[in-house]
Amino acid sequence: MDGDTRETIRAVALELFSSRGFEQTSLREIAERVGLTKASLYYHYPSKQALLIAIVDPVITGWRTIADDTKDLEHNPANVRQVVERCLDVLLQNRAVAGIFQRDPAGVVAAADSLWDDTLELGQRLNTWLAGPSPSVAEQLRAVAAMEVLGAVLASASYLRGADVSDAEMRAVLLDAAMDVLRLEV
Amino acid sequence: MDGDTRETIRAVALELFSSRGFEQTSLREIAERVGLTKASLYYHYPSKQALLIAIVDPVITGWRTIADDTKDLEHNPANVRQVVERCLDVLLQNRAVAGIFQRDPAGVVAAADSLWDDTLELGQRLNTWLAGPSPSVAEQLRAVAAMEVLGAVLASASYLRGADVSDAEMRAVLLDAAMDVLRLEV
DNA sequence: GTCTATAGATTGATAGAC
DNA sequence: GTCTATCAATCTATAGAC
Repeated sequence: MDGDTRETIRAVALELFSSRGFEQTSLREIAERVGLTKASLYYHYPSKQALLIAIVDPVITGWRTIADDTKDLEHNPANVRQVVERCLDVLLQNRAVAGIFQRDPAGVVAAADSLWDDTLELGQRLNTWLAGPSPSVAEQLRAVAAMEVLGAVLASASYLRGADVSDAEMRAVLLDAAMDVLRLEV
Repeated sequence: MDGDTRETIRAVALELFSSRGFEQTSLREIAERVGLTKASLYYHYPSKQALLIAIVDPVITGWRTIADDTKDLEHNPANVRQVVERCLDVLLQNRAVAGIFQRDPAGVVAAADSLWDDTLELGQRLNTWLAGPSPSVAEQLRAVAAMEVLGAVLASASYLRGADVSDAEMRAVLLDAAMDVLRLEV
C-alpha cells in the first residue's frame, strides 16, 4: 500500500475538484483528507496544475479518440447515433471528471489554458462533424444543442434527486433525445 | 456622472465575472479597470459577494417569475412552448449574467450558497412542471435535457465563432429543438 | 517518502485622512 | 467619494532535516 498513495491523492482531489471546483479546493484540504502534509503532495505531483491534468487526461483522451474517428467517417444517421452514443458513454463512465468541466470551466481555464483549448477544439470538431456537410445555421445550432443534451447526465443528479435512474435508462433516453434534436431517426 | 459609478462597477464586474469566473476576478482588477482603488469599491458595495448578488439578481428574478407562473398552469403543448420560450428569452436578454452560471457554478456556490440554492430550486420547479403530471423517468430526463438545450445560447458563442447567428434565429431553432426533446409539437 | 518551517505573493476587507 | 496604508488570512510552492 505504497504505490497507492499517488492514486489516493488523485481520488481525493477528484472528489473535491468535481464537487467544489478547482480554485475552491486547497492542497491543504486534500492533504488533510489523505492524511499527509501539503509538502508530501509535492513528492507525488509537481504542482496543483499537474494534479488536475492527471485527473482530467483520460476524458480528454476519450473525446480525442472519438473526434479522431470522425475523420473520414460518413455522416449518416447510423454513424451519428454511434458517435453520440460514444460521447454519452464517456460521460457515464467518467461522471466525476466530467463534473469538473460542467461545474467549473472557469477553474479549468485558470489552471491550464491549454487544457481548455483542447476541450474547446475537440468540442468544435465533434460539433462540426455532427452538423453534417455544408450545414445550415439551424443544423449547426442543433448539433451544439444535441451535445448539450448529453450534459443532462450530470445535471439530472441535481434535479432528479428523488428517483435514482439506472445508467442504462439514462443512456437510452438521452441518446434518443439527442437524435430528436438532430432530427434523425434510426 | 456620479451615480453612474455604481453602475460602472457593476458592468465591469459583470464582464470579468462572466468571462473569467468569480474567484478568478480580484477586486484589485475591477478597481483598475474602473479607474478607482479597491477601497473605493467598498463605498459602493459592502462586499465582493454583494456585488455578485446585485449582478445576478435580475436573472434570478426572471426565472422566479416564470416558475411562479407555472403554478396552476395547465400542462399542455401550447403552454409548455410558452414557458420554454420565456426561459429562452431570459437567457438571450441576459447572456453575460447567464454566462456566470454556465461557466462558473462552483464560484457562485463558494460566493453565496443561498444564491445557488435558489437557482437549483427554481430549476427544479421548472423541470418538475415541464415533465408534466405523474411523469415517467424518461419524461423527467427529457425535461432536464430540454432545459440543457437552452444552454446552447451560450455554448454556441464558443463553437460557432464563424457564423454570427441572429437572436431571432437562435430563438426559433432552439425553441423547436427543446420541443423536439420533449416530443411535443405545436 | 514524509515531515517542519517558511518564503513569497495575493486576496478581501478596514481605518482614517482629505 | 476617493484616497493611502495596512491587517489578517490564505494560498502555492520550496528548502532541508530525518
